[in-house]
Amino acid sequence: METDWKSHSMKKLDDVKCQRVDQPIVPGLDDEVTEVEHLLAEPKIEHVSVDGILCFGKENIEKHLKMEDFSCAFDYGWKISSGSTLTVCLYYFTGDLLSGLDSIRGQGGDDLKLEVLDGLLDEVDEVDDIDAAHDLSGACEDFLLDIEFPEKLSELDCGPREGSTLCNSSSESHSPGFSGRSNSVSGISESSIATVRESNSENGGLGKRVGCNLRNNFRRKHGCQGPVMDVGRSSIEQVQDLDESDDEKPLVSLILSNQKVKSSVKVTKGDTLLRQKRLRKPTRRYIEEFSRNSTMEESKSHKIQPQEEFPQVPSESQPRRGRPKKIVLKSELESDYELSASESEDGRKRTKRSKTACDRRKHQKMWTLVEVIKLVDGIAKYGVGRWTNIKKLLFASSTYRTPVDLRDKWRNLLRSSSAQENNRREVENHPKHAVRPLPKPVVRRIRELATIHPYPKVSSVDYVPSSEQPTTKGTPVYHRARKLRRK
DNA sequence: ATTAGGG
DNA sequence: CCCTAAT
Repeated sequence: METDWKSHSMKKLDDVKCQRVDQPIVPGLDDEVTEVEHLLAEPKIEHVSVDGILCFGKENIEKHLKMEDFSCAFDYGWKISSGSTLTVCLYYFTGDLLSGLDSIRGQGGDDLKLEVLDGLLDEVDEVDDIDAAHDLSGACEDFLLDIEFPEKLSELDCGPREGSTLCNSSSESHSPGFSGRSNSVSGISESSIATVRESNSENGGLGKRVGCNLRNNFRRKHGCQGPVMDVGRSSIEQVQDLDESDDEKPLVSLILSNQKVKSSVKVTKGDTLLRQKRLRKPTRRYIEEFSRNSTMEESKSHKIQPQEEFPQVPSESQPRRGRPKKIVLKSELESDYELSASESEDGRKRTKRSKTACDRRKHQKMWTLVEVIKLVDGIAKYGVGRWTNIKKLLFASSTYRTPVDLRDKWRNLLRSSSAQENNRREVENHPKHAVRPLPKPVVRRIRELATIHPYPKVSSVDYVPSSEQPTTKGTPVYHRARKLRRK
């Protein structure tokens, strides 16, 4: 199992290596930093920057490819490497726009710990704040309208700092290297911003596609066809493979529509387009805030929702499970419960609730791969059931993710992992069913922990029907003698 | 206050 | 995710 995974990775590695012929392999963090600094120092020199970029991307990937021995770090490596590549490429287009972001992501490299990433991401609570914070110039705002879906997708994934930095810089255009060519930049900066913002999201699919588009533009402009194209692609594909992209199709369709819009904007720069979309922004936010469907945005909103992620709209239109019973209890209970009850039952009366700024959606915080891995690590360290500890120590920065959430997630992970284990090869051949949210290494860890800690449904039975235990393969058989509790 | 379990 | 019962 693991050997398969490794050999597969090795093959990919070889492919990548073959494609990079010109540049010597210079692994090491120092080189990477140097490259970054180099970029920062001379952003205006086109060719140098380009080489630097290409070099940077390749080295980055190269470096991370070497991490394949570490099952988990490997995943991060892919993720981060692709992110850095994209980011650096973008840097070239946007001048010093992204310097802050670069220093974070680029220098991070291997050292970029999950905590940093998550901490970065965690700083955002409200998506709407992002939009509100941006006073954008026409083009920027226009495009942002179209990429609002990634924000929705992973609300926590778009750091406000990066976002605001980006847009402020662009509007002020205080980038030294590009002031002279505002024309050529303007067309691209849209894509750049979009890519950056999306690359921050855990869904690699978005930034990926846009990034490719970006590279295409790049090549068209400079007649440069570097290996970075292929390198970036393969790494990105890996990311896609590893990332928990439960929602391939919606993303793709969204991206397609985005590209269309982008090109049209670039070519025509029609005011009609801009105005149309500018009008749509409040509409969409209105939708988000009041959880309603609007005719124009309906299709997009639906696409946005990954799958099980249509939190409030359906929950209010439909009673949602057996909740109505609660009404009876509500009268007897405290105001606390009254609030939650009114939320779930009565969508019209939500004036009280919507007023509160901290009305952050308790519903649906997408679990990212990073979070999942952190959770698994925490369980491995502190044990199953110590969810308060794990929460405090590993998810301290996340206001959401209560201990209960962690437990629920773990429960789901167990389920999905076992399911994934059972299906395996059959599904792999059919990309149609490519619902493989979890990277194999992670699944492996989950399964290991699952065998050790038989969390869900601790049957008081000493021996279990063999079919019940999915993974008794190479691993020593653990008798589930643990956690015999009540009943 | 935390956890397990069910919906 | 939400809620409840049991510790």
